[in-house]
Amino acid sequence: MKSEKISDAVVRRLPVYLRFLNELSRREVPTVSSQELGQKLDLNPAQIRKDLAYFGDFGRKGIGYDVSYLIEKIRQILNLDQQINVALIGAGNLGQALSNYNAYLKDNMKIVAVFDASPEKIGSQINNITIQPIEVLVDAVKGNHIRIGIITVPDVEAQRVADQLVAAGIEAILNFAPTILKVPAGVRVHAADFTTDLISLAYYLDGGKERSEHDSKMVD
Amino acid sequence: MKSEKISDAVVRRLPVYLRFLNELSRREVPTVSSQELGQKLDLNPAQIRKDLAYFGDFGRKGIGYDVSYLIEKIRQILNLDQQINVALIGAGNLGQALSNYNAYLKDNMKIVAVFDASPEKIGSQINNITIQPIEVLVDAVKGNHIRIGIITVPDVEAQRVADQLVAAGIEAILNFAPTILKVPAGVRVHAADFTTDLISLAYYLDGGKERSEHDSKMVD
DNA sequence: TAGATTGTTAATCGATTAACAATC
DNA sequence: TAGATTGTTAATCGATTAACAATC
Repeated sequence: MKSEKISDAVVRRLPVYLRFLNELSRREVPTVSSQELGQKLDLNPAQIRKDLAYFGDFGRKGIGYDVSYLIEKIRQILNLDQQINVALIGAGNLGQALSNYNAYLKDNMKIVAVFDASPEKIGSQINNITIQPIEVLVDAVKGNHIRIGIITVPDVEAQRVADQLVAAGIEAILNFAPTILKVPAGVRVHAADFTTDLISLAYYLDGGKERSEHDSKMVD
Repeated sequence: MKSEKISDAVVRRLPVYLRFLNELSRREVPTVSSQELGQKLDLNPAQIRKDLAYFGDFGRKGIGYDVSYLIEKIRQILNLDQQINVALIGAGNLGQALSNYNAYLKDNMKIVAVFDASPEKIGSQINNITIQPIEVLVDAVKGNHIRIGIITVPDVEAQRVADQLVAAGIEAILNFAPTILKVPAGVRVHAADFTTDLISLAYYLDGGKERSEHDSKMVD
């Protein structure tokens, strides 16, 4: 256990660990070693041990990590031991898809409010939540202890929505718009724009790019 | 211009540059400096210059970068100067949302085939593309010069779909399922699972989390 | 005990940033 | 020319990996 500050790279691996641990738990596997974790998650075992050791001594030498205990600890670290209210802004295709994922997020995160700008959507329901006009966003966020905002509005509106979220005291934003949001220090923004991921994939296509040999041996 | 191998971090910034350059182009801005770029994109100007210099001498000392020229060059680097056919596997909410984004991707990437496992979806259309059964995936990918696959099937099916894509000779995969896919070297996989991004945001919520102090003296 | 595996330090590797000569 | 800005080297910073004593 140290008390350095934790890098974002480390934090982003925690949900990955948690996900796999949950699977082990379902399968009633009692313990797991950093080696097994590393194998399944394509990570170096030393890195996993180091990541976990930032937060405490969760493992037992010679044994590994108790699955249930580690789940509990990671959930604490990630603040998932309390319900976290989330707002979704933008009820288009993507927004609707995300709000349906809600069910999967049994991680104590819950979309409790949905906002949209277009009058014809307002008042209709997504997943039992009534779509509200963006005009009431600030009050609704303040009034419902909403701490995270998910932005799925079109590009050009994203910054404006972010500004309103910030004005409402939001603590973190997941931004699906392909825009670099400007927010004050203290508000955390994660980019979730998949077009960046998709387009960068194209770089690795073998279109005359000099690249290392790639054999087509299958992994079984 | 060097000829080292380019890191993934660099490659992932290229689409970000491209996006902003396209905006400048729309606004008919003729040139841009690394400093302006850095300001808008929250990046260090030296980093931007270094990134671009891996691929060529695109700038002019004292002037900056010609917007149109740089767009052209980055598009070449990213293989976007040719049409790239993409398959979408999984026509659920998310898949449908993505296929509608198709319009936005005027970057020469096109979803040309959609697959799904559920019989009731097969034959219906998304965005003018008829949904096909997964059984024909391998042949369809081979036959239509499809080079990238986007996986939006449920968790448990993701690896199986990936295996089929690999069997069909896919070159790259964008994976929305929260699973670490095992693929042979030479096939590039980018994770696009937003639950990881969302959950890791929770870490930064301030539940008393300047937490260099967080006692975990646990007696086992 | 013998084997396994952690937690942690040290070594390595890689990525970012600063600095500046070159030059438009 | 004077000011601006690149491309690139060197310095710094940070993250990953190797190694191993501790110990279950």
